[in-house]
Amino acid sequence: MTRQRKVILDTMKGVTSHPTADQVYQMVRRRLPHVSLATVYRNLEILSEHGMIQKLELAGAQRRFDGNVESHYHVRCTRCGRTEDLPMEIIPHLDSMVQGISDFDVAGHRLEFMGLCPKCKSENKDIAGPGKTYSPSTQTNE
Amino acid sequence: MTRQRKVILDTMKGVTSHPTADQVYQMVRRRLPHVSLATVYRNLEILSEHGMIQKLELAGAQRRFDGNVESHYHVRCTRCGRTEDLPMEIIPHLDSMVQGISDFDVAGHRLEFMGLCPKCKSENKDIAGPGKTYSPSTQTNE
DNA sequence: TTTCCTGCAAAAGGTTTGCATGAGC
DNA sequence: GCTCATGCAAACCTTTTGCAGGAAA
Repeated sequence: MTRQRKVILDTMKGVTSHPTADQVYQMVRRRLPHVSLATVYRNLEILSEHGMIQKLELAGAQRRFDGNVESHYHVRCTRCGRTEDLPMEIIPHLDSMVQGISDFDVAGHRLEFMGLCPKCKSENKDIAGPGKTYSPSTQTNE
Repeated sequence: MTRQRKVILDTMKGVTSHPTADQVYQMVRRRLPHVSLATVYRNLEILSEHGMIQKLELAGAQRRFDGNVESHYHVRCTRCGRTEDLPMEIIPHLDSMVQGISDFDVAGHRLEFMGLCPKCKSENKDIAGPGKTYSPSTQTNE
């Protein structure tokens, strides 16, 4: 636990926004002017691997496109990145629920489930037994 | 509606996966060997602007981090990209619902609401009147 | 004809990596 | 002392853009 990592974690804990790596870098630099952007990236990665902060992403880092324009939900495999449509109705009352507790004009939502796909499930069994827990860092993205 | 755009749209409609731009490029190239990646990017953008395909993203294109590791939901402004935490309980029975209709081992979900933040709401009023509809392409991302 | 689109190549981000030095334990 | 982390710079990958020629309407 180096000085840099401590300051980065501290910065993240002291802020309710959802900064990009570069924004974190700018904030950290006010306390450690010589920190490098690479260090910030490396530590954000490490901290999120250890569950001390969260990385926000949908369908992995790279942009993905969907030919189905109807509102629908997805499941994504946390191990291999495979994403599938879910055959379920959208839940319309969620939007009105949020309308009451936030000052945004809510116009819709996205919902993505995470889990293990059948293939990764069985591979997991072979390698580490059925009890293995989800590790986002081992994700291979299809 | 050029030949290229037609093939790109057709490719997207013929596939249930959620390809990246590069994967679309590879598929389109089988029918139009001389298509360029830039054309694919441009058309995916245009097609999603016109609501003919969907762009999947959470919190915009750039990666974002969150110091709050407890499960919680977000609202994101579709105009400026500002993202806020929502003061609401997570809905645990969603996961078991999906467990029944998919062959994934579901371990959790992410839910993000989209809408206009108060600031963009009032700016919208000034510029285009209250009726203006959401245009993802005008997003400035904070 | 006028407009918009394409392909190519270069540029522009954002993120990751190699390497030698330096801090943590 | 050994390991792991840092800073710097270069590499990498994805996405965007400028431009001249070409297709669409």
